[in-house]
Amino acid sequence: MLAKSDVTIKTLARELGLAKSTVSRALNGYPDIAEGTRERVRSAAERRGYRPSSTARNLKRGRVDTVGVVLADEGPDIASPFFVQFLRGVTRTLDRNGLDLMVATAPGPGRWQEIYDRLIAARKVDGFIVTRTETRDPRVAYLRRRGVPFVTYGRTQNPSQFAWFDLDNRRAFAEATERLAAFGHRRIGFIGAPPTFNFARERLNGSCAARDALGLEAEPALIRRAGLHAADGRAGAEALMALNRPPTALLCVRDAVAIGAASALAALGLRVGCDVSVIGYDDVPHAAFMDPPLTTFSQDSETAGARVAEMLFEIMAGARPKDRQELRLAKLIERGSDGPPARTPGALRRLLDANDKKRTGKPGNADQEGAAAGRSARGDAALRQRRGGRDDPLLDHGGAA
Amino acid sequence: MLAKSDVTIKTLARELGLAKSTVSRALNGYPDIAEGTRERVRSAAERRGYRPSSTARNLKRGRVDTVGVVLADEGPDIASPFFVQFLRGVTRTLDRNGLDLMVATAPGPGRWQEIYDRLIAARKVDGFIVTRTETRDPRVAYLRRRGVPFVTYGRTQNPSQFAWFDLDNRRAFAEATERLAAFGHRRIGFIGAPPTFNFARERLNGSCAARDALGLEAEPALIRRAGLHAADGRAGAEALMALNRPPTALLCVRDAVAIGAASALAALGLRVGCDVSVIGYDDVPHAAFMDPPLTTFSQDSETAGARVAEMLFEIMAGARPKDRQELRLAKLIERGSDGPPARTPGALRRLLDANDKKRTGKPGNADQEGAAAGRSARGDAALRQRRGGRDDPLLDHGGAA
DNA sequence: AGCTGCCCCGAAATCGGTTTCGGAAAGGTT
DNA sequence: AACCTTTCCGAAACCGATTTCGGGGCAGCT
Repeated sequence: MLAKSDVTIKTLARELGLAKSTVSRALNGYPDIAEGTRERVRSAAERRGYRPSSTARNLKRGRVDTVGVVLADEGPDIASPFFVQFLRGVTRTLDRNGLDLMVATAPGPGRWQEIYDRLIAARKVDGFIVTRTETRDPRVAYLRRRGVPFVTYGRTQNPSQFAWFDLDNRRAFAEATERLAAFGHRRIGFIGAPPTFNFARERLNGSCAARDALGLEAEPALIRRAGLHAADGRAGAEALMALNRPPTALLCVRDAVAIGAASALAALGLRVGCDVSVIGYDDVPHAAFMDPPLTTFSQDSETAGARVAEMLFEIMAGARPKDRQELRLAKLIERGSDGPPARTPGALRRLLDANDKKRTGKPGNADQEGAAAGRSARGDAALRQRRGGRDDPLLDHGGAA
Repeated sequence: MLAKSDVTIKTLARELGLAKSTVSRALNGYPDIAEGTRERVRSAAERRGYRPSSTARNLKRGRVDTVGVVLADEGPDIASPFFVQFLRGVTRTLDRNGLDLMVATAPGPGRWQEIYDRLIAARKVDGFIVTRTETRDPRVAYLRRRGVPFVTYGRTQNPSQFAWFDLDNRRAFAEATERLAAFGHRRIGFIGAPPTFNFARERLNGSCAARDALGLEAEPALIRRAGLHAADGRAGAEALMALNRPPTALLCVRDAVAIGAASALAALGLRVGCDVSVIGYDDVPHAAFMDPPLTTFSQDSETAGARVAEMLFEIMAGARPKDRQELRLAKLIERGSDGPPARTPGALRRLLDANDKKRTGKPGNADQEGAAAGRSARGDAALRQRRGGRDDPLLDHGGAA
């Protein structure tokens, strides 16, 4: 398609009256080429726009100067919000080191190995970046067995034998817990702890560790194992608020979950950051524009990608994987969704009951407010109705229809 | 790294007592190989896990079975939310056709051409997918000039001569405008019309066309040219609400902008979907969990990616680019952020003034509520304070501290 | 027996580079 | 003048496939 008409080393050599090998060495900085010749070759190459075919070069060299990342075949957007930034960081620093990135997708759930096999056997890549590690990630064992260089973004349960870059999720959630405790919270709920992903497990562990160290209330019911999406956050918050003694603060495994939790709290007539504190993780673009803006943790995905790429490059250049392990801290972004608890769990319970009575007692609004998740439209329509119906002195609604 | 120890066609041929060429032809389905031989070769290859080196094959074939996409060097997240899904669609269908995807990033603003040059000259890719087209996109001219196959995701101003896949942004925003008009809105604001990106231009044009066709109020001040981020939406909404006759509905170029606009409206004491309608575009995950949930348009990025990949494959197989142009409709997701106007623009103005007086009149809260964007933390802290201070009969705050 | 034609398969060229090896030319030493 | 070093470059092998070309063997026909 592109190949035939282009300028190759052979044509270039012929034009210069030199041998292919001379041209090659001149361009590649071998010392046994006279400076004059080298310059002549260089300028001719420049003029003709010659660039060696990476295909041919790779064939001889036995590597392809390409690393791969294979996307999981998953639902909508587990990895979405920052993956592009991550990729940008990766590609940018790979580029600086003369490498390229190949992206592939597993053909189906659990079928990642087919892609790895193909990419490796066809020598399409020299190494891999593995994202979203699971607690016990089979990809790590696989890649070690095959002897392919790789770096993971995120650790596994037992990360001592390979290269990884990770954020200290444990520390972050310990910090969040300490922060809430300093505000005076004694009873903290946790939403979203799917043990599959290691980052989620670490966040839960970090929170629990700090909780115990601080002597906060520990109770299995306060940990709401759920998924990673807003609907899970909503369901989780509803369940926690249905507790006899509801928590006064909610730690959410990530912002998406916090968003769902916040919407559930609002629907229950609770003010986030006042009646109930909420803390998330990710700092999605939306977080700053919530009402109140969400307190959360921010991680720089682009530099993460850059570091991962750099580590992989070093490993491909001979560094020992065990020597390339890096842990970073996420930055707490203090905003308005957390603060001192306005009331005790008991008082919170009474407030919830009062709100509930008010709601169900309202004529023309027999909505049972089912706890099911994912029926946002219906649920929030009801909420909107309620808001419109309440008497708010600040929000004075003129007269018009 | 991987190459030497692996099984090549030569070792396989030797083991079988055949010539390289025989093995090659047997595996590639040439008719001049006895069925017995073919089967013998096939099973040996299977057993040894032989897969031809794509590098070597590519060298001979003159193509690399890889397509490229180069990310723009841009700020945080213009393309973020759905890019991963798009990539998934692309890679999945490329894979089905035996192709792979290479991702690169421009090394700096406006420096996209360097990457294209490199990828083409080094024969790293056979074609390109171009995303986020601009109104007059230089990449299109470049790629046509170089004769490289490509498909764009999104059109340009003059899209007749190349292959593209696009959503009918014009139609979507016409539809949104008609919907608002049917609700009774006569005065509609538009936020976020950077003319750089073609999709933004189309959305504005679609809205204006429908507006004129319906005889709605047309006034330059109602069109708020702004960026694509939440902060732009907030600033835009503030500016529009400061108008003498503010619009009763806001059309936002995408959800991020709508989110900012909604937060601005809330800060002004307005109820979204009641006092002012808001419509976005994208259906970001968060949209359904806003209060009220955002009416918006949804597009399936994964199938978009799949279609783009398929079109590119066909073009590389010989199809004429002009025969591969495809327009899809985005789907309206009706939620709670729009509805009949509660009042006329004049009444809205009075409400705003009343709210403003109430706010500034409040003792101990001399906050001037500057209209500057990007100071979310401060602005919303003030808002939170206000909310905490108001007397709300529904939100009965028990007694505890 | 000799010729033709078909079936299979091997030899070798090829893709576009890199790298090894060796040799010619130039310069320096005794 | 003979010899030894350097310096610089050309020839050729090589990477691992694909593809062209041609030839050996065998059956069938005259």
